[in-house]
Amino acid sequence: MGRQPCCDKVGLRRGPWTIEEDHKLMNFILNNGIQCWRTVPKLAGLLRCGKSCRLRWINYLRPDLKRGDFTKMEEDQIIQLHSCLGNRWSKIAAHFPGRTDNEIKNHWNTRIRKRLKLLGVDSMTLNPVQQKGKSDDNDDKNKTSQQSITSQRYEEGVESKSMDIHGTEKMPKSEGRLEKKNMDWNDGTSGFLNNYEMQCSSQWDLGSWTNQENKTSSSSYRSSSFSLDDASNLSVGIKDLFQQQWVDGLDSILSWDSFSTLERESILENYRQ
DNA sequence: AATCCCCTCAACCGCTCTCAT
DNA sequence: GATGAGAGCGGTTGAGGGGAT
Repeated sequence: MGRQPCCDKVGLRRGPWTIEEDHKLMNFILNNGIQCWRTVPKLAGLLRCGKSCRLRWINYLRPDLKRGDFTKMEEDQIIQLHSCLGNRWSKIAAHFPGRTDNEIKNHWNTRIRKRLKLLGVDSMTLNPVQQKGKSDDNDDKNKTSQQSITSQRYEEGVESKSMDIHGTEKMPKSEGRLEKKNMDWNDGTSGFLNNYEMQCSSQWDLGSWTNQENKTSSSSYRSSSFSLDDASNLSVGIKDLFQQQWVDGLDSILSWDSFSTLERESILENYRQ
């Protein structure tokens, strides 16, 4: 006996959204705002459930979304925040205007985590992985030897020696694509890792965050704490950068291509008010 | 050129949280 | 305080794309 489904699923559309659906949802929200997601599809004339509409808006249609690859600075910050907040993606995303929790989560799972693993660094603690075969990642079947190599590299001094920016020559051919990709994703993390402890201890207020943030956190997160406000001030000028990116990002949202210039201006005007 | 394999990311599912009653 | 509804969150999935063979 679970709870009732969020909506009557009979006759509702699923899967990828069409441009027409995007138009309907966007127009509706920008004209009417969001009161209750449950009623949105009905009022907007969509055969979707409210949750689906919400997700589509938050992750794709919101005008202030920033698109494009994560910068090294962003990746560093994600790693920092993740080491303190864990998988609380919405909290992490709150520090990245224009980025969604889903986007950050995907980026973490598909790239950052793999890279840390390749570096021989535990993604949760950011400590070097000490033992072979201790990986909890079941889908990485052939990484044990790789990991021991990279772990050793880490201990020897990742920056100076082993993390060849174009490192493909060093990788066994059989590991081709994955390794090439990962190695191309170069010094952002390792630069951070070198300075991690210093940054962590000097920039974050380890006392103030615990009270407000650990209500539902797991024990491993309770032990590490910092001020979220402080964290958002990690880099001077980062806010300005984000604001600029917000403006730049408006034109890069895929679905906006299907709106006329006039429509866009009108929509943006509404949204800013 | 065909096939395989891996990667990415949009979208879904189920659970928890929050708030109103 | 108990309950229920809606919102939000995080884990997971699977379609599609692209590189490797």
